[in-house]
Amino acid sequence: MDVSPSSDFNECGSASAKALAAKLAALSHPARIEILKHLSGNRACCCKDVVQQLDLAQSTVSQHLKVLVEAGLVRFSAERQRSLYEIDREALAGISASVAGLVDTCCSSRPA
Amino acid sequence: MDVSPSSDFNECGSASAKALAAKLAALSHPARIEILKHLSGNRACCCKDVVQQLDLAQSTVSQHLKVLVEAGLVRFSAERQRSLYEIDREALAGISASVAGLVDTCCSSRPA
DNA sequence: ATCGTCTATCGTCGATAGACGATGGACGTT
DNA sequence: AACGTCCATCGTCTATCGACGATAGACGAT
Repeated sequence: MDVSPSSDFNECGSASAKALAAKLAALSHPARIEILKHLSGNRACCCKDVVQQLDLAQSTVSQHLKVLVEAGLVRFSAERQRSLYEIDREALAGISASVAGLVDTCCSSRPA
Repeated sequence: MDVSPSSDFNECGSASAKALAAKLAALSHPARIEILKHLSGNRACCCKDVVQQLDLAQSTVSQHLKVLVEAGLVRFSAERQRSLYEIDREALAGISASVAGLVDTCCSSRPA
């Protein structure tokens, strides 16, 4: 689901605000940012891989991954016994565009 | 506070991750996004103005504004009895750049 | 001086986030 | 079959968020 970069920011759009806020919330945790950076460097990572990188409990990492998946920033695929997580670059780019759109709106609707 | 688009995302960089996460956290609430959009349409707004727009209690709006100010996204200046809040477009642009940098890093460090 | 307005802060409350350990299921290996 | 590995989920705990009403301070107006 794409948040169009510069269309529906015009109206009040509590809906779009909520959608963007939800995605930003998923990004607004240092561990999840680190996870994304780690995922970006590898084709697909299993949970344990991320755990070894982050110095957090496995259950904690699993939850962070779940948050990222539910926000649509990371794709999930179950392999045999492993779970593979892969970064969704398009979704990430969509967020970047949404933020840029918001900033754009805020800068262009300058009053004077 | 620039997060260089492609330098310190290589190392673990928990510091930059925390800084970005903090700013995104300020953005990750629908009411605060709405406040930003409202502020962008006016030169400077007082608290009551935002209250009338948002259908939230005055104390709640005041707290949201405080969050935005502390995150550096909104500038604060005390007038006589009013408090004037003005959007900080540069800071907002900085966040946009940071997010773009993160996404860029995630897309460029593509493995294969 | 008194009243009304605007605002920040305090105190409270419920809900949620974030962390962990423990557990159990699925699967590969021996 | 028995064990080890990987993982998601559950339960728990603490801390924080988000909302509100109430309050008090600052100021203008009367």
